[in-house]
Amino acid sequence: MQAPLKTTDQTTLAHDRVYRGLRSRIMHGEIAPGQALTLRGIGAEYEVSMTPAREAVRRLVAEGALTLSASGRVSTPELSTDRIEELAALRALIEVELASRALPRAHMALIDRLQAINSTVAEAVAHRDDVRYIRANLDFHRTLYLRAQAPAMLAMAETVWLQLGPTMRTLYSKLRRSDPPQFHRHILAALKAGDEPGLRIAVRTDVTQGLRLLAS
Amino acid sequence: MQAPLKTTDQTTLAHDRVYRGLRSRIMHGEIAPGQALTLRGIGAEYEVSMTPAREAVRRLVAEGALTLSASGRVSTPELSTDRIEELAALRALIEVELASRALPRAHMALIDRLQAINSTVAEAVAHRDDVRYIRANLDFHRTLYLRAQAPAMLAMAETVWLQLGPTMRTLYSKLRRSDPPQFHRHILAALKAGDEPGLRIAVRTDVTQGLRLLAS
DNA sequence: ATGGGGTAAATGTGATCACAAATTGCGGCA
DNA sequence: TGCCGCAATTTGTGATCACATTTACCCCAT
Repeated sequence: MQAPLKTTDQTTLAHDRVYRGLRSRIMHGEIAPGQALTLRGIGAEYEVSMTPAREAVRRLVAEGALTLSASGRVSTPELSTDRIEELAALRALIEVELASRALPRAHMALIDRLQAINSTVAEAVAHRDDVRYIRANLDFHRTLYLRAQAPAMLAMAETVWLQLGPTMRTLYSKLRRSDPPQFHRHILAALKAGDEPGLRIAVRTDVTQGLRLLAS
Repeated sequence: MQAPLKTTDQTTLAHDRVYRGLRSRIMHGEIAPGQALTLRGIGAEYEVSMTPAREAVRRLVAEGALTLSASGRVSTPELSTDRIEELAALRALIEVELASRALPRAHMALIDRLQAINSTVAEAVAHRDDVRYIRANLDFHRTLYLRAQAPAMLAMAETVWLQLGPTMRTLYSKLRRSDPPQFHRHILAALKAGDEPGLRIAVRTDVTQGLRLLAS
């Protein structure tokens, strides 16, 4: 457990492991909104000292995945309704653009892959597995957007996903989804048809569907 | 110079001071693209140890204001043409939306303030003061967008500004601007007229004007 | 003069520690 | 029984250190 014997392994920098671990858990809704975290707790969990834990947290705070209280306490954000709507609007803005850019580059192989992911989504819905649903759903979107060749835009979209992560889980499990990936099928149909206006509408609808839950 | 005597002043946390200082310098183009920084150097400059310097850098890296080499070296990013175009497209997307949301809330007092800022912009152009120009220009946009009441969107826009900061300075000083704030006047005119389509076009044009420099 | 190799300096990473502030929990008082 | 205040614990912050790696520099051989 002594300090300076850990070889500086290029591929598995401690703070990066912690960052990726926490990021994945937050983005996929494995941590509830308002959940408090501590640097020492994170360090213990990942078997590192406070230093890498602090750097990972700092990075996630910068991305809006975590919030700091006035006294520096760390927790997942509890989003207001206004904030949720704003983030959904951002998703719509950015993801419609990404989908539009991906459209001319979307060949059959991509559509096949999207359909495969989509069956995973349906499976997760059937099994009432929220985390798996969120993971597969985001995987669907990311796979499409990667074709847009727009890394900065994709990074922004993922940052929004990250901010919504804890809340999404709560929202989804509040209203039991009976909805199979209906909107995803609209997206796939528009992709196959090369229908850009239809694709924009389909993506916008899919991305803002969660807002309908807020009306209740 | 000893360590644990610095009182933990709530308002001026060391890592936050360093962060804000670096952020401002980067966003306004005071640091050239590709400029290398060191943790010890930053620490010395702000009279703090490596720890707060590291946290500030980590945060800025997360926002895309700084990039890390494979060996962990820190420098301002050197953006490719593709990346510049992508970030300009993001500016257009987000800022058009922000302007559109600000429009119904834009009263005369705001327009007066924007006009005052605009004269600062003109002054900076006349004095060939690039940094002051960038600062006043972004101030113009931020003042307008604050009326949109959309903090998450504004944060995203500012993150894009941050990523473009060092490059903007280089771009602007490469081609001497003779252009007074012409596009800004279009924005103001649309605001006064309550002309939303015109405002969208004016903002989009203003934001992507820098792309014209890339054609050379 | 130029290119290469080897040593010295510089640099990022992670652990540990001291400290101050905040939070928690317990006990006493009303 | 409920509430307030004080003490113990928890927690974040910043400094310092050891170490591995990368980078820079200089000298020598060709």
